[in-house]
Amino acid sequence: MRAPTIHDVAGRAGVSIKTVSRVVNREANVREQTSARVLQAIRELNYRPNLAARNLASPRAYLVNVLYDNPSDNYMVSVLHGVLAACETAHYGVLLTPFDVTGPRLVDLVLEMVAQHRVSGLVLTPPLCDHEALVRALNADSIDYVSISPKDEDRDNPFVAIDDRRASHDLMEYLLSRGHRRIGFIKGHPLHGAASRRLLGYLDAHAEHGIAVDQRLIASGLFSFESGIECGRRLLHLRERPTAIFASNDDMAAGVLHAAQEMGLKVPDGLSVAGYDDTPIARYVFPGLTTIRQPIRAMAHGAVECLIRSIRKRSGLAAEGSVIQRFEYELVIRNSVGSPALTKPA
Amino acid sequence: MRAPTIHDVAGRAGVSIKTVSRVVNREANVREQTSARVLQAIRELNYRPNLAARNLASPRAYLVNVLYDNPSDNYMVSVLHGVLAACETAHYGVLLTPFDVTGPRLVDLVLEMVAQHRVSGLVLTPPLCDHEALVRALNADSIDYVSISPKDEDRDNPFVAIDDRRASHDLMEYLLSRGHRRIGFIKGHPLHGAASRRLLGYLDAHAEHGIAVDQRLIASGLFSFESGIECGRRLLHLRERPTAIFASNDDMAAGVLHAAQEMGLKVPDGLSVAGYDDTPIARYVFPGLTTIRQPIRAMAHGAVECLIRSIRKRSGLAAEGSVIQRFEYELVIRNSVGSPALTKPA
DNA sequence: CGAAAGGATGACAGCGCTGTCTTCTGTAGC
DNA sequence: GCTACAGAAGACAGCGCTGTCATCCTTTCG
Repeated sequence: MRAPTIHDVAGRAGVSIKTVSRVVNREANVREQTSARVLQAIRELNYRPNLAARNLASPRAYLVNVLYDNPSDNYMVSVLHGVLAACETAHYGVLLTPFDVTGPRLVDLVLEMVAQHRVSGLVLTPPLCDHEALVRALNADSIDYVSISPKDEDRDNPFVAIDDRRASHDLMEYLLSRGHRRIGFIKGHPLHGAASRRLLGYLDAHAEHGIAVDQRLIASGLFSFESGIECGRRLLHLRERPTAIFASNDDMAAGVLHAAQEMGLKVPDGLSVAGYDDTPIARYVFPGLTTIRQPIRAMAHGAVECLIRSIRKRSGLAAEGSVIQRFEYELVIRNSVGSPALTKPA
Repeated sequence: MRAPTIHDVAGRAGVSIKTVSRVVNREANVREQTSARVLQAIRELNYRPNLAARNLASPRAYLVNVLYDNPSDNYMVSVLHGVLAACETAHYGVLLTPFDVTGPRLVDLVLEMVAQHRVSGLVLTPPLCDHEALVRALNADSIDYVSISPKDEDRDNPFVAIDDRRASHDLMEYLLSRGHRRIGFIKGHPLHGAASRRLLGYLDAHAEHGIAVDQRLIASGLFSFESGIECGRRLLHLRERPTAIFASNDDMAAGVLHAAQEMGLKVPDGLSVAGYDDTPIARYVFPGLTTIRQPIRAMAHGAVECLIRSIRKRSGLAAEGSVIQRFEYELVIRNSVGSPALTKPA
């Protein structure tokens, strides 16, 4: 079983291989009718261009490189699925590379990677999309990239995001509507910019409701389960304990749940907990977490589309559509949030 | 920044590109001293062969294809990390493709994939490694593959595994040592063969201790969290409720925990729960799960090594070492298992 | 000491595609 | 009807590597 090549297609369509190449790459100057014949042949033979050959022939390979350093496996798997699907249909290859954001040689390593594999563009997942030096270097070298939930929603560079500030605000409104007034907040990784917008939403809600913000209620986590436990313990040992804790991702919320249960505190009777992301962990823990659902997979899919558009534009090829996509989130209500009234008697 | 090519290396070492190629691929018939010079040049230039070019030039590409259809994200991420690391050092590319085990065209799709990308070999993760028709087709077409925790530990084909039967038995011994005698068991996905060995360990332990096996205590799960909830409910609604439930993966154990807590049952006081795999979820739930730790990442790493050995052997190249690896497991004790004595009074 | 055998090395084609340059075709304008 | 010109299509080199085959250098042994 040998895969059909561009020659097979050309032969069948009665054109030269170059014309097939033009059609496949949607280049200009091909008559409608010729293009149709080629497309027909492609379909009949089930032809797919050979990635290795393309990569070798083009100055830049048809390769998308996903960079990550994210402690949440569930998040990354969703991203991966989205990227894989998008690259599949776009006939791009995927390169997946873990990186240490705090590594001193990060920028060099990435640049080496790009040169080595002649990568067409990068998908930066948080917190890498907020690595200033990295982004600066990419811009300087004119390397295309797309960010997922970046801190700076720079209109010049492709990105996908949800409105984190509003989402966080919505979740706060929900907590407030259930009667909570003393709400703890666990910040995300300091290098992860989008997380800071979640804090803004928290603050916004306080301001709107005329509630003073107690800085002691704001803890700094790292997006990891362990950091959630730690922050949870700290907040729960406060003299005036919060009646609810809003963690800026699900993993940390799970940590809070753990910490609360260690202390014999029932959720949601003794403490309400909310998360963010709606990764599978939000369902797995007991009680299920009330959280904000991000359409991670769709976002990753969209990110690749934006990236490819941006690459095509740079090389002067046809590319319709925006290089920025805003997605809708959703408040998912499970059983981890109750009313604080039940708590007070204790 | 242009990556060095084989010509650069050849020039620096004062040999032809073919000799460099020989050294890189560890082919025979290169004088020690020449080889050393080439290796030196490679190191100095930080040369890495261009995958695309290799792939194009060889009948089979330097590409490992990981096939999966596994409901556990955490499991897959660990596998992925292991595979990525191994391929990185072996200078192989990685292709990651989700498949539906139950899909009717599975075999065709895989074969197409292999032809399309001229894949060198496949890494089959459970339950795909137990897909009879697929394995048969691969053998028939002489396509190299390695299985992770397959059902049939066929000595002819590369695989990596732990001793599931003994591991399961060890866990059972632990439960029995804590005084449990009525222990529920949740089987894994019926298509996942290794899971059946976990059941054997469960049965072995019963036999050794002269305890009759109550078939009603054996439930059939699918390795998913949801199936764990269902099976958990079913077992807990039994007239003679088990004092412990052993689920054959962590996701299902988390489901049992969920089901128990829904019913107001405390773990471990009212019910003991044990899992299998020690994926992160085992730490995330409360209480943390007592479970069997599989070195998943190392296993995946080893799997790729076995696969590459097997590929090299087939093409008559040097390849030392076995194509089979057995890994050690570990019983991880957390807080989800207690003694049933506390339960009885109720 | 010369020839045969075999190990070490190199020359060169070609993998499937893209980029560049060239050639051909159709059409507008006079 | 002829030229001028843009748009459509093709010829061909070459991307970086491997496979094949040719060539060279050693060794071995009669």
